[in-house]
Amino acid sequence: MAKHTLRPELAEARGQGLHNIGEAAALTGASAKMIRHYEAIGLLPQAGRTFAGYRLYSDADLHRIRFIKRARGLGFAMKQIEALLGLWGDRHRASAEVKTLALAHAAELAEKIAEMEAMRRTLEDLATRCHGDDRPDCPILDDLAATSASNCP
Amino acid sequence: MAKHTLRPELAEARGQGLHNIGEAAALTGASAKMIRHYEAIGLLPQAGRTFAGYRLYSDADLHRIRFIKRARGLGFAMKQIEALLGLWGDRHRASAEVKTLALAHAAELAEKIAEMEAMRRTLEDLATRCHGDDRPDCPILDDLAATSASNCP
DNA sequence: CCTGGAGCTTGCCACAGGGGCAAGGTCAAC
DNA sequence: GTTGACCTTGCCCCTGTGGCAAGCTCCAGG
Repeated sequence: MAKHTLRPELAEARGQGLHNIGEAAALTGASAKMIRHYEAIGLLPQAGRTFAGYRLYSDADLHRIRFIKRARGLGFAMKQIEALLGLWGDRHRASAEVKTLALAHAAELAEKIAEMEAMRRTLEDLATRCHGDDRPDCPILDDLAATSASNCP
Repeated sequence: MAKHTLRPELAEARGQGLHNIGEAAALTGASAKMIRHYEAIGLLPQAGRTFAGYRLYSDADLHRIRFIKRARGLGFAMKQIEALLGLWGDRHRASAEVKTLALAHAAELAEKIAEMEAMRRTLEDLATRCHGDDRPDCPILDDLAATSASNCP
C-alpha cells in the first residue's frame, strides 16, 4: 500500500481530475462559501477530503453545482432545487413532474411581479402628482400619512 | 402624591385616549410583535409605559404606525422608511427629496421586476417545450444541466 | 531547509421582516 | 379568588449570502 505521504496528496488528487473548493468555485461561478453551504443543507453530497481535510470535487460534482447555480438564477428556492435534483437523478422520472414544478414557480414569480408592479405604479403615480420642488407640500407623504382611510378593512 | 394604585392605572390611561399594544395592533393592522420591533429599531419612539410596564400609544403614535405600515406595503425598506419619517416630521422639507426617494425606490422595483420577468419568461418557454407526460426526457432539466455552455463567461 | 503568502478549515455574526414559543406578571370579569 | 385573556422579555427559526477570525496546509522563492 502507498505510504501516508501526508504532504503532496492534494497534487495527486488534482492529477486524478479532482478539484479543491477554490477551483470548483472558479469553474462553476459559485462562491466557495456557497458550495459549503449547499453541502451543509444537503443539496450536495458530503465532499471527499484529502488527508488534510480539504474538500475534493469531481467533474460530476461541478456539474451538480452548476445545476444548482442555474436553478438559483431562475429564482427557484432551495427546497424546489432539492426536488429538481431528485428528478434530475431519477431515470424513471416523468417530465410532467418537472413541468409542474417549473410552472408552479413561474406562477409564484408572476404573483410577486404583479404585487411589485402595483407598488411601482402607485409610486410613479404619486411621484407624478408631486411637484418636487423645495416647497414642503407633498402628495406622497400625504398618501403615506392618510388617516385610517385605507387601513381599516 | 397619588398612591401606587398598582391596579387600575391602565384603565385610567385608556380614559385619556391611550391604547395598549393589543389595541394599537388592532387599530393599525400591524401585529403587536412588529410594533415592538419598530420600536426596537428606532422607527417608533420608546413607548410610554404603565406602572406595570405595559406600553401605551397615543393617537399620534397610531398615525406613525399606520405610516410605517403603508410604506412597507409600498415595498420601502426600513432604512428608507426611516428617511421618509424624518421628512414627514420636517416642516421645512423639500418635496423634491421625497420625490427622489420615491422614484429611486420605484426604479429598484422596476429592476427587480425585470429580473423576475426574465426568469418567468425563461421558465414558461422551457415549460412550453416540455411535453410533460410520463416519459423522462425533459428540456427543463436539460437546460438546468447544460454543461459549461452558459456558465463560463 | 525555512519562511511568507495564498488558500483551506470551522464557526459565529449580520442583514430584512417577520413567526412562534415559553416563562412569568397583570388585568378584568365572574 | 379564580380563571382566562393579555402583556412582558427573550430566544430560536426561516432565506441566502457576505464577512470576519483563528488556525492549519500548500506551494514557491530565497
